[in-house]
Amino acid sequence: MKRLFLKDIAKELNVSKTTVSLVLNNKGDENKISQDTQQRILAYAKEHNYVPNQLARGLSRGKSETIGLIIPNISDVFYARIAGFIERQAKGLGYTVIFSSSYEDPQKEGELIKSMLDRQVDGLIVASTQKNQSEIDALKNINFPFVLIDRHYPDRETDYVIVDNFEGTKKATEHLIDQGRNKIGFVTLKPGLEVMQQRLVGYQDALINAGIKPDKNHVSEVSRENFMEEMGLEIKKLVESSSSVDAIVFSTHYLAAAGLRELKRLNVEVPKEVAVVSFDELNAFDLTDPPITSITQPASEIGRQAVDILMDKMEGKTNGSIERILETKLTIRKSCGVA
Amino acid sequence: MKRLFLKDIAKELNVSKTTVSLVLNNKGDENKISQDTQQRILAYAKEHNYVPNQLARGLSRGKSETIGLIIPNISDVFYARIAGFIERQAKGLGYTVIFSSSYEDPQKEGELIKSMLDRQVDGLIVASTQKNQSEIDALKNINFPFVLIDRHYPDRETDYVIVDNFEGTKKATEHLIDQGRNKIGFVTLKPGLEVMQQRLVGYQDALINAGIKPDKNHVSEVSRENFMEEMGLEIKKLVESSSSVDAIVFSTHYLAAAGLRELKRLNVEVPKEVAVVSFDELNAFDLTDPPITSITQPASEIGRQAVDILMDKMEGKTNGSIERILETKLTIRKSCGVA
DNA sequence: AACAATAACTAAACCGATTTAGTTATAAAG
DNA sequence: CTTTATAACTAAATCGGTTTAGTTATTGTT
Repeated sequence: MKRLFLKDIAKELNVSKTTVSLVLNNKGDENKISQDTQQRILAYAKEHNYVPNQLARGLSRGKSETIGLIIPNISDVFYARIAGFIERQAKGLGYTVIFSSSYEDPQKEGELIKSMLDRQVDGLIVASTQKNQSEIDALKNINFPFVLIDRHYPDRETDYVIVDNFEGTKKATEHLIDQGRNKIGFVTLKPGLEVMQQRLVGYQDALINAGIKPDKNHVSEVSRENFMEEMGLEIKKLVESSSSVDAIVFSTHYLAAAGLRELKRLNVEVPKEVAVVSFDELNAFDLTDPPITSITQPASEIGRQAVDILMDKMEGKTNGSIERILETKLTIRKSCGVA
Repeated sequence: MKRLFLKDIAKELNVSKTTVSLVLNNKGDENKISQDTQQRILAYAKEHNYVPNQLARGLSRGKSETIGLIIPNISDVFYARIAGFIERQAKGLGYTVIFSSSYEDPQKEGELIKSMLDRQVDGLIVASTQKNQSEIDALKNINFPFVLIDRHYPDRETDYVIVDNFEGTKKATEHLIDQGRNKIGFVTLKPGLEVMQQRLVGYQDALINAGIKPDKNHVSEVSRENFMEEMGLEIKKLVESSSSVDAIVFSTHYLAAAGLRELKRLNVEVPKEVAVVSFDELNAFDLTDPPITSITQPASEIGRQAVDILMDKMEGKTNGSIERILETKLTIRKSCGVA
């Protein structure tokens, strides 16, 4: 299995490297290379399973046919799913995906963006920490193709595919209100992500529209690093205070799972005493006790559209920005109180 | 943000490209370059955030500092978790990870292995379909560094990190027997993966050791492509036949989730009528109704050890094969019938 | 016969870095 | 004074492919 090089083919067939390269890159006709020579080259390359060194190709052409994907954490169900769809779509178009997890660290994310550029990726798909405005600006300044997913920079004109977080929690909260709930709590992450803010505002908007005054004590914030430890205290506050809640909307699936664990620990009956809704879901949310109502995101659409937009961007087929805001879907299960 | 090249530094500082390259690669001292010149170069490179073109580096050095990861499906919780640990461990050692999903297709896997080699990855970590013996042999023949995870080729001497599937299901089945279950079913995938076979044999061994004759009618096989559709019929057979089961061991987490959905649909009470154990688990198995007893695998250890072994392999620090068989852990929850 | 066009290739530069094989000035030793 | 060693660099080849800029033989036209 000695490595076969393009120059070896040239030598074997008594033609130049150039001729072999042109033929293998479908440029034989336009360069007037005879059909006989083309056929000999193609046959030899096929028979010997020749495949070019992609590093050399990338260096030579200035394109690596690689896409960089930067997400918060590949182990997170939601991002793993998106990554899978992105991989599939990109692969179908001849691109390989290099992935990296930022762990929501803006500095790390900045380094990852640089590292991807050093590897000459042809484009980037980023679910950003939203704290790298200057990195994003730098990418824009050099017209480097990228698409944001899940989170975008509202003050910047960029390509992105996100979901309507505001409408998502708004609809869910409306649903809870329709079910007769009027003391609705909201558990979210400490400020930092615009996405979480949108989810909060959507929840608040539904309350206001229903004539319910948003109560500061019904909104709990936990830190991403210690949400498990902090969840106990927050749930206790929400369900045991003088103004205790009769429903809770969680801004992420992992907060919902942690919250449900605490509710069970406190022997709070769900949904009888407190209804529960989760933004996004884990694989087995239909099997939990009770099955959890979720605001689900179209991971496959996000992934597919991000790749398609990026391809157009890389081929210079678009000018201006493409902004896609997809709808979430409220998947009703027992946790919100429906029969 | 014009791209800065090594030759630009050389020109600015009036030294040769060679000098710059040697200094930036910590070879200044051994090549007797003066401290003054070294300092000027390091300062300039740092001040201008110079980073080398990794494609050129890889081509030149014959090392790309990239690891290829081939797994069945990045969207699967178990593999996403392993991928996350692999990424973290590899990154800490200066390596970038390129991932690809084989979707259990041996032909696709063979192509992915080739594709990874074309990209000059320095090593491979593969959770193999187990049907590419010749590709594995070819890798061995050229002394290409790779580590198998999750599945290995029993007839071949390779480096691998796997769990003890046999002991996993054996212990779980023993536990069910200790709980008084004696008609224990087993739901698995149609033959193809040695891993599934080991899980089946472990289950059977526990039965035999307890003086229970394995009953062919208690073993159900579903296809990977259509397990959801097939699960209904198989569960019905297991719980409604004249020799119905009082427990079921599922050979994967997704089969367990699908099986539990069917048991619920048939109004079978778990664990009262039929106990349930799953090999591996989904994130919310502690919240399901009932919480599911699982044979869990140490994803972080698998990922970490695979990377460490691969590093040693790439650095030529080992000869012969390193075979690691890690223990599973039985996580008892309500589904197996414990109070 | 001379000139122009074209088929069918080719050599060499290029990509950006690293490695190999020198070169040169200076100092020390014989 | 001559020879040797060494500090401190350098030019060019190399990596494997692609692109640029030719070269040459043949044919057709004037």
